[in-house]
Formats: sequence, C-alpha cells, structure tokens
Amino acid sequence: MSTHETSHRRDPRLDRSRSAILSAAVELLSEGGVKAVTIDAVTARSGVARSTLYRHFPNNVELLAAAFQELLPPLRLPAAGGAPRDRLLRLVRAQAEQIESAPALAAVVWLATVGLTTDAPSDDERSRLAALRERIVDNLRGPFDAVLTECLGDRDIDHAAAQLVGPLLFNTLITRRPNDERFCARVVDDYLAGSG
Amino acid sequence: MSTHETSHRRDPRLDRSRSAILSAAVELLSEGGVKAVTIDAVTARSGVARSTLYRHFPNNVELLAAAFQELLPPLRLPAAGGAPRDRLLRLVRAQAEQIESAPALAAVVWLATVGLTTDAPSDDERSRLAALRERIVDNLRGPFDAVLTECLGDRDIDHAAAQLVGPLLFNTLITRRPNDERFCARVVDDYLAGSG
Amino acid sequence: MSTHETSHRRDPRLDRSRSAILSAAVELLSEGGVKAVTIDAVTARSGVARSTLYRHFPNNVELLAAAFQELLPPLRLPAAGGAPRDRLLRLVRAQAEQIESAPALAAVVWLATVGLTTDAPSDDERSRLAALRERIVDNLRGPFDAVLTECLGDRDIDHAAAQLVGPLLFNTLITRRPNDERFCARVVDDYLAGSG
Amino acid sequence: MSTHETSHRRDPRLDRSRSAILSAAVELLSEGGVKAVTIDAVTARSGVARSTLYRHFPNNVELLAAAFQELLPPLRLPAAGGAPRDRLLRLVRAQAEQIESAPALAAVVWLATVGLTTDAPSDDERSRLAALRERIVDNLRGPFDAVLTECLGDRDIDHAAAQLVGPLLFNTLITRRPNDERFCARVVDDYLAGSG
DNA sequence: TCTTAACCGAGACGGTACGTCGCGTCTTTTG
DNA sequence: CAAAAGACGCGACGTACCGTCTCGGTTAAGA
Repeated sequence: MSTHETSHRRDPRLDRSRSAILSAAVELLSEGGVKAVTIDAVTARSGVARSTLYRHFPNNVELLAAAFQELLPPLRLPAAGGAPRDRLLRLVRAQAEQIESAPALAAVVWLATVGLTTDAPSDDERSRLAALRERIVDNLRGPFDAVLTECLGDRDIDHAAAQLVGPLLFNTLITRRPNDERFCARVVDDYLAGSG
Repeated sequence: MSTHETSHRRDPRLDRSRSAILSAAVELLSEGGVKAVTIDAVTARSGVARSTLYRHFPNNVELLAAAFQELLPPLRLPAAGGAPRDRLLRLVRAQAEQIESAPALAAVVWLATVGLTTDAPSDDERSRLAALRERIVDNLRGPFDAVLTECLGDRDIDHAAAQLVGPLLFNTLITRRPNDERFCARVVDDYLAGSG
Repeated sequence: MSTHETSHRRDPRLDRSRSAILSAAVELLSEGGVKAVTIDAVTARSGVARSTLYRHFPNNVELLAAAFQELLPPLRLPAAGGAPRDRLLRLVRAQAEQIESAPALAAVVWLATVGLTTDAPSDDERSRLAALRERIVDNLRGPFDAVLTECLGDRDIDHAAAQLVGPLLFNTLITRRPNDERFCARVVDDYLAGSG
Repeated sequence: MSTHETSHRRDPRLDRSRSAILSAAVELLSEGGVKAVTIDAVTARSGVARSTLYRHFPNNVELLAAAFQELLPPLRLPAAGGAPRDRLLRLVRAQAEQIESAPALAAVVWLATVGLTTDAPSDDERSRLAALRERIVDNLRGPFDAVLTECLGDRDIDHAAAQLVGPLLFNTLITRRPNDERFCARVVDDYLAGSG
C-alpha cells in the first residue's frame, strides 16, 4: 500500500514556499498592520517569486486571511473545575484580552470589512469569501464555545456568546474603552441573572 | 464694518462644489459600496475638478467619512411614554434594524478599519482620524443615548449601550445572524434582570 | 555488439513525443499564428510534458522553426517543357501564391525577425540561429532554384531569384498589394529583357 | 482672437515627458535592439512614470513604432541633374545603404512582424496598426518616390519601386548578401531595359 | 462699473500595487 | 530510467488609484 501513500504525498517544495510566504506575511502583518501585507513586500521578504505566491493564494485577500489565521494566538482557556460563574468570568476575561491585543480585533474587523470593500462580482468569489470567514471565525470560536458548553450545559450557546462577547466588541469598536475586570464581571453577572 | 462682515461671507461656489462632491460620493457609496467611492469616480460624476475636491477633503478617507455621515439615516426613535421595558425594546429594535441595513454597519466597520489599515504616519493624522471617529460615533449614538437616559434614569449609560447593542453587533459581525424580535427581547430582559 | 546496436536504435517514445509536439505546434501555428505557439499551449495540447519538450527543442524559437518547416506547403512546380518564358512565369506565379498564403510569408518575416529580436547573447546561439535560417531558406528555395536552373542554364541563379522574387516580397511586405498575373508577367519580362 | 490661440496651446509638460520617453526609447532601441525597448526600461531610463508613459502610448507596440520613426535616418537623396540612369543608380545605392544599416531593415521587418505576432482582437486595434504601418512606410518611401517620379516621369512608380527595391530586400532578408555596387547597377539596368 | 484675486475644470505627473502571462530550469513521482 | 506533472524564479505587461502639480478660464468680491 506504499503506492497509495506515496501517490498522495505532496511535493515538499509546496510546503517550503508556502511556509516562506506565510511567515513573511505574518511578520509584515504584525509589524506594519494590514496595509503592510503587500504582494510585493511578501515576495521580496520571502524570496519567493510572484508567480509562486499566486500559485498558493489567488489574491491578496486570501493571503491576508491565511496570515491572520497564522498570527492569531490561541485563546488562553480557563482550567477546568471551580464554580461555573468563576470559570465563565475567566473565559470572558481571556476573550477580552485577546480582543484587546491588536491582531484578533484586526482580524475580526478586517474580515467584516472584506465583505464591504471587495467587489465580489462572481458568486464563486463571494462563496469563497464566506468559506474564508467561516474558517477564521470557527477557529476563533471553537475553543470558546467548548468551554461555554461545559459551563452552561444545554443553554443556547449562540445567545450566550452574543451576550458575553458582544459587549466587549462594542466597547472596543465603538467606545474604545478597555474591557476591565469590573466590566467583564458585570457582563457575566447580567447574563447569568437574565438567563438563569 | 460691512467690510468685515462681507469678508467673512463664504464664496457660494465653495458650497456648490462641496455639495456636488458629497452627493456624488453618497450616490457611489450607496450604489457600489466603499470600494466605489474613488476620487476619480467622484470627480467624474460630480463634474468637480480633482484639485477642488482636495480643497474640500484632504484625502479619500475624510471624503468617505463625510459620505457616510451624509448617508446614514437617523435612528427611528420610539415615541415617548409607555412602559420603560417596551420603550427600551422598541429602541433596541430600531437599532437592530439600522444595523441590519447595510450602510450603518458598513460605517461602523469601516470606521473601525480606518484605524487599522491606515498607515497613520503622523500623530496629526492619527488625531484627526480619532476626531473623525468621534464625530461619526456621536452622531450615531446621540439620539440613542438620549432615549436611553430617559428610560434608565441615573444608570450607567455606557454600560447599558454596550449590553444592549453589543450583542446585536456580535450577531451581525461574527455569526451573521439576524437580530430578530425574540433576540432583542432577550437582550433587553437580560439587561434589565442583571442591572435591575 | 547488439548492445552497441540497440544503444543506437532510437527509443520509439522519442519519435512519438516529438511528433505529438510538432503536430500540436503546427495546429496552433495555423490556428492562431506565431503568438499562439506557446510552450504552455503546446504541452497542454500535445499532452507532452514540459521537460520532454525541452529535450527535443532547446527553446521556443527552434520549436517555432520546426513548426514552420512542417507547416509550409511545397511549392507547386510548373511541369517541365514549354517555352522558358512561360515556365518562368508559372514558377513566379506559384511563388507569388505561396507568399500570398499566410504561412510562407509569416515564416520568412519571422525568420528575419529572429535575428533582430533575440538577445543572442552567445555566439553559439547566434550560429545555431543562422543554421536554422539556412535550413528553412534552403528548404524553401531548393525546388525553386532547381527549376530556375533548368530554365536559365548558366545564368546567375541568385541574381535571378532576387530579381524575380524580390518584387513580390516588396509588394507584400511594403505596399501590401497583391501580386497579380500582370505584375508577375512584368517581373519576368523585365528580368528577361535585362539579363538576356 | 488670442483666446482661441491660447486655449489650444498644449500643456508643455506633455512635450517634455513625451520627448523624454522617446529619447530613452530610441537610445535603448539603437543600443539593444527591439528586445531592449521595454516599458520598464524606458520608464527607468527616462525617469518618467509608468502611468505617464501609458498616457502617451497605449502599449509597447506603438511606443516601439514611434521610436523607430524617430530613429530612422532620412534617405540621402542624390543631387538633381545628371543622366537619369546615374541618378537612379545613386538613389538605389542610397536605399541599399539604408537597408544595410540595421535600423531601417529592423523597422520594416518589425512592422511586418507586428501584424503576425499581435493578437489584434479588435478591429480598432487592427486599423490603428494599419495606420501605424502606413505612417512609417510613407515616411520611408516619401522622399524615395519623389526622386523616382522626377527620374521616370509618368511611369508606374509603384512598379518601379518594387522592381528596384524588392531585390535589395530579397538579398538582405533571404540570402543575407550585401547589395554591392554591381548588384545595384544590374537592378537598375534590368529595370530600364524591361520597362524602357 | 471695473479689477482682481480666489476658485474652478481639466488633466499631466510620479508613485505603488495589482493580477496575468510566458519563459526556461528544476524537482518529484509514476509507469 | 525516462516520461508526466508541475513548482519555481524571473521579468514584462497593462490597469487602477492615489495625492501633487501646473495650467488657463471664470466668476464673485470689493473698490
């Protein structure tokens, strides 16, 4: 059965160049923000040819998406055990911190933006963007939802996420206020009081 | 002193060209989204010269900001009177509808984006952007906060806004779900239960 | 010595791939002109791998040359016998027709172009191009010169060819006029009158 | 009436940048041949921006045509007077020399090539190329035909040109032989003998 | 009423980034 | 071991915007 295995082995050059591209893109993204992740800059820094880059990513949008996915730090999940309210609070705190750190917020906002600024003429393009979105959002929400489920049992997870994370988002996007300990606690308590 | 007075009267041409620019920009914005509001497109449609446009707006960012401000519909405020909970609910519903309608969301997201994607080389630029932000946000929040104050008395308005609007934002930006009647009701009730 | 023999017998696959390449190239050449004979297009249409193509032809120039050589129809030679003047006229007419038909002219022009547009960095390259040229020109002129010799005996063949074919070339390349019967007759008569 | 005049005065920058582009292109053309006249190379050498170049020339083909037109030396015309045969011979000699010098031949061949290698999808493109051709050819033939008319009176000028220049072309394009004095004399004499 | 200075349209200009295509070299996998 | 499959570096192309600038022409303001 080695034939089958080998027939599906990828060309190692693909991985080499892809990772070269991605690491260059991530560097540029963290150094200079979204604006810095230029096709030209990435090729220059990675030493990869333009055509090679386009063989991996169909356009700068997908490249940026991949870079974000690479850049985003995993959510620091609270240890299991303890009172549900405490655990929830720690979870929300972690989420707040992640949002506070530039990349995660940038990712979310940028994602939302993409839908606005891209022409998206073809349905093909549109659906690929949607897939992209989903992939990134799932990546972000996955661990969060897992813990949430543990804490809340059979309650509506989507509603809980909206209630718990929405206010953080509002603060950061609209009022530009920090999500401090007190605020997080109020958010958690309001949620528990309401949906208890 | 007529000299003084007349010397301060604006040249009517200024207003004429400014409004021509703005209406063209608003048209383009509502027709084709953010991407369509190009300097070239605006000058072409408005019949205003490039240099004139730049005399009114220092760059495309400010132009877009002005266009958004022009485009955003005012919040449909609930009539005074009635139970506070009902009024709050109607307020949140109106807000949800406004967010649902493309422009408002686009404005918010775009606003958030500006800070991320712009190079912002000088502090000057940065602060002007902040001012811009503030102006638009105030414009959006003003009427909302007014009603909120009426309903809630001396409670923390900022916290209330975060609790009430944040979840709507989360739904639209992250999960892409509609903010239906039921959801709004839960949001309001959770808030009232928690902060009561 | 069978080893020696077999080592000199060509791998049949070589012929198969070469002819596949050539027929694809000829098709493309006649369909879309010089511009269509792309390495990528030829490999795609012939099903031959890139590396295989490059084993047969060192670069696209030689490939195109081979395609032209394959494509060019043989000159329709006038039957032997008859008055020399008539035979000459029929020869010139046939040549005119061949020039009129796109490929022959294209070949001639392209051949001339090669020397101009190629970088020709090495003398090696340059001499190979010259050989290529010679091969194609000989291929074209061979039958023509043979008939010419028959008709003209010991006269200067090169001069005759220049006098007889040059004007056709001029018409086609410079003035874009057709080489009609009358023109050909004048060309022949002028030549005979002058060099008689 | 000065209004009318001034309103038609061209922006001086247009001439400045156009001549900068052209001289750079001519330099490159004479130094490195057709292949060297790259958009990038021209912009680099001329210090003119890419977009400016494209505002003057719609594509590299037209740029190259303009460069050729700039580069081609005028035909050294024979002084008036003297026997017609001598004058004709001097004219043909001059033409031979011009063809011998790279640029003229290159121009002619390149021109012929353009029709072959360009896709020319639209009729618009096709007709513009034809106009281009005509312009360059006229530029080349103009003085030549003038002298020819003087020498030959009412004879068919086009036919004469074909008979006199065609053989030179044949020698240079096909056989790669020099058009020496003796050859030119034979060409002239053949023509005079035939059409006398 | 007549100047005159601000404002205007038109658009050229230098830049930067994009996405595409073709080439010739090269590696990897398969028959 | 040769052929296919195709990744790769390279370099040119033509396009789209940007923000700056140079031009004349026009028009509203103030004398």
